[in-house]
Amino acid sequence: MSLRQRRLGGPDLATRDERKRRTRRTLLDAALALVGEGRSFSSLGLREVTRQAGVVPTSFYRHFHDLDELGLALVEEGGRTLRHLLREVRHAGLAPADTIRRSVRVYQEYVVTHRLHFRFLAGERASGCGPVRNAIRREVGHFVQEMAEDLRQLGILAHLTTPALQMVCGLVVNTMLNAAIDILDLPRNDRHREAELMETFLRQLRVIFLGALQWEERPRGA
Amino acid sequence: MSLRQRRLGGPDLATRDERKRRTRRTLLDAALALVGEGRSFSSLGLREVTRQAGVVPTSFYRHFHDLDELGLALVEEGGRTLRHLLREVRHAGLAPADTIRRSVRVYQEYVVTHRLHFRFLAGERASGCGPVRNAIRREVGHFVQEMAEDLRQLGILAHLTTPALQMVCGLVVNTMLNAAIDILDLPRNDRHREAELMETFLRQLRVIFLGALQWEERPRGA
DNA sequence: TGTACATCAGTGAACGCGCGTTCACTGATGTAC
DNA sequence: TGTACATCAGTGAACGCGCGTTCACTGATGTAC
Repeated sequence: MSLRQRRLGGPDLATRDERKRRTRRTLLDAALALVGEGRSFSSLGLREVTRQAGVVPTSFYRHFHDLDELGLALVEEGGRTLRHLLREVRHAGLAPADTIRRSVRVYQEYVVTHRLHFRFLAGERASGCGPVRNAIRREVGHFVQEMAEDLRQLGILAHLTTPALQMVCGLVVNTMLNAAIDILDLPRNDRHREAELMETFLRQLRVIFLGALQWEERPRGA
Repeated sequence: MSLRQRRLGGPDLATRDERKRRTRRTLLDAALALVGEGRSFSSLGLREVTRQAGVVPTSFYRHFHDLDELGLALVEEGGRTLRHLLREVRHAGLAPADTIRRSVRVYQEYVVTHRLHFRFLAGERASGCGPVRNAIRREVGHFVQEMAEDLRQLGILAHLTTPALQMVCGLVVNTMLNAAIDILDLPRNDRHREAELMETFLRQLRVIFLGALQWEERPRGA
């Protein structure tokens, strides 16, 4: 039986590698699902995750050495999500006017469609185990960095020095993540409260940009 | 033996109530200490806390029904810490000029001396169990509210409507808590990095205040 | 192509361990007289 | 004040349970010839 024939046979006849990859995904999704139910990742147990995934506990070890390693894989995925978000915003073809509002709309959509990843990142950022927390800090740092480069390239806040621009982007990203926490904590489908929170988020970003436009460098220590 | 005589006898001859209060405190401190070691509160166990406190596990039930209840007590304490912080800032006798820098100095001191409470609040804010997370959200909300009232009374940002002022204070408080997370995650006594982070924090607050000074209300939906 | 062997993802039994909780207890502290 | 009884914070043994991890296994998939 050729490879091609096996593949055409449908998902149950996938290669061993594909099956393995799929189980791994199931484990990752199981952890995310538990986090989505309000559990904090750092309190999850290995058996709990495998139970949710529908595999036997020992199967876990074929994919990860321990839960921390699974956590790091989730951080990596979360980072990828953030990078896609930036690309999406870039492709939105930012007009100088109403830039923020547009980006916010893209962000809102992203937070909702990638709800679990955002919840995981926002939750473990401050309370996970050391390795996971550091990995998240690193991903968020990259995100800030890339956002600063994007703004630079678009000529937005062009009067800022690079460190000042990074400082402002850090503020923006923290504000984004805080907004995500609040939004994800709403009872599902409370569109009204959600719109309210997004409006507040939008206004906060406007305050930040207004301030950044006014920013002038002061001599150190002044 | 009179009450007075017993009290004079020293701590070991304290009243039963005092002893009980003290054990309760020991349990709270034990939980905080574990959080301080990098553990997330929601992953702590009852036996772990009592072990750290140096009491037998069953003793726990004389003080709390379960760990969530202990968590809520910690939130309450954390809220009190925040309220004291505001009072301290108020008493600093804010001059209009350099207001932010002064407040930041008070805040820095507070974060360091109340390190464990801040770590607990910042950590569980996004990832704790439902009740604890909600309680923290409530305390932080009160803090924002009181800060807005203080600014109003001091005539700072007087041109803002009350909702706008609250929105700005929310931004300030989130920025405060994010700064606290970063500072508390530093290896102890890295004064250089700490000063650097505080400087960034200070600049971010300046951006926010610059923006708030420029803020004008737009008609809804514009 | 067909065959014989190797690989290895997932299984299921078993382990020792720490967990949260129950219970009856002890003995110092508190109270009533 | 002194005495006799009540209270109750903290103890220690015991429980059933789910945990993380080990191990030998199975049988479908992959590979070499």
